[in-house]
Amino acid sequence: MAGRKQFDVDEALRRAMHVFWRWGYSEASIDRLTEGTGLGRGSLYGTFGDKSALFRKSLQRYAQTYHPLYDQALSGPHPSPSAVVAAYLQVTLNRIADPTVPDGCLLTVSATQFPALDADGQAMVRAMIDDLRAMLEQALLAAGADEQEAAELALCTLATNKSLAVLSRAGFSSEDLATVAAAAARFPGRPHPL
Amino acid sequence: MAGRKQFDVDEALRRAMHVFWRWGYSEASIDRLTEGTGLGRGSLYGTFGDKSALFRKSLQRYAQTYHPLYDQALSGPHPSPSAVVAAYLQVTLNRIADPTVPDGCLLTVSATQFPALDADGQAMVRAMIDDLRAMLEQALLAAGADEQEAAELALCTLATNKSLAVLSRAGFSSEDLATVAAAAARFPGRPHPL
DNA sequence: AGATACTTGGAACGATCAGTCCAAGACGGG
DNA sequence: CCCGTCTTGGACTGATCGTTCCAAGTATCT
Repeated sequence: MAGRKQFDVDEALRRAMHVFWRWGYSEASIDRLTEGTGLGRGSLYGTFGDKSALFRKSLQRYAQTYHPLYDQALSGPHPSPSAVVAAYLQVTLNRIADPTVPDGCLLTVSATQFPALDADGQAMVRAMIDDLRAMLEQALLAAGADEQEAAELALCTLATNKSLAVLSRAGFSSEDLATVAAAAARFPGRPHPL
Repeated sequence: MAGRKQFDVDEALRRAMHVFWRWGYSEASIDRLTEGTGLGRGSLYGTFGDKSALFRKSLQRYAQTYHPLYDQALSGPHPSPSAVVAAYLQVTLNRIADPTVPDGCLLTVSATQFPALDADGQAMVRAMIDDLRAMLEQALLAAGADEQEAAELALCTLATNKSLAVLSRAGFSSEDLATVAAAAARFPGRPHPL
């Protein structure tokens, strides 16, 4: 019953992340977190600190899990900015289609709950969004977009990402989500080579 | 101190709506609602019923306030589908720029908190979003879009609307929001007459 | 084996939650 | 002027919130 840790810390964090993801910070009560992770209160607090700290570690865990996927999708040589956008949004669609994780996206859910977060939480959410934006911008530049185009397109792709999350939370079909993503990758821009 | 109602019911509802809008359903405690409206608990419950009922009435009040603005923006004769999209999103940008109302949009905040809402609340949020979608589709058809184009564009414009709300909540600048809106109105579609 | 360090589940705390209730008071009708 | 009706603010309830604490128990080290 005790002695050395009886659970996998990382797996527990993954489950806590899912609780925040599904319920949002406010509705992610300690009871839901203990139930979701299978840990007792003592173990939760002893391992992760208070709720705010656990939330921040869940955000970290989220980035650790999904940013590499975005990175990989963005890294491949892309024939056009449009291809970059399509690859990025495909990662989002895949995550949303994954039945083992909650709807939407932890960052979007957290962003809409900004007033409920403390200063540290807000700063971290904002930094993670900015990070994605910068990753997108770099990849778009590498795909041949000029500076202005890259900046605008990165912002719009991020916006589409957020909208997919909201629509998913509201129960829109995966067909609708795919339509939105496809349209976002079919922007006018300058006429691209192919 | 009592006798006949000492407050304006509609104004109180407007303020309650702002509390739900800013804080989201979960964080909109009865204390915050009484403070925000200036009403005592007795008056709040006596006039509007419990929290869930007050939330639904706030949603109604929201539609009552903003749907006419969307209606008006969509009604004018528009030279192209693109003009419809631009007019619609301008209403959203104007609302977000209004310093007297909270950031984002009540529907988007509520949609991301779906698991925290009861069945009635969820259904009402979903119905209001569907309503906006239908309004957009009608206006796009009237502006000369074919059926498929109208359906897709209505969905994408709705998506952009949601993304503007999320980005606004996350603290993005109004310039960034305007950029996203402008890009959404500059879609490829079929080459339009002008 | 004994001592120490650590983990664990649950009890307990004060604060806050949504919701109910009521005495006090103010209006309108007779 | 007086009675009945309605409104109001605040006290109150039971549940739940986040957090702390601890006795009981187990593994590791000497």
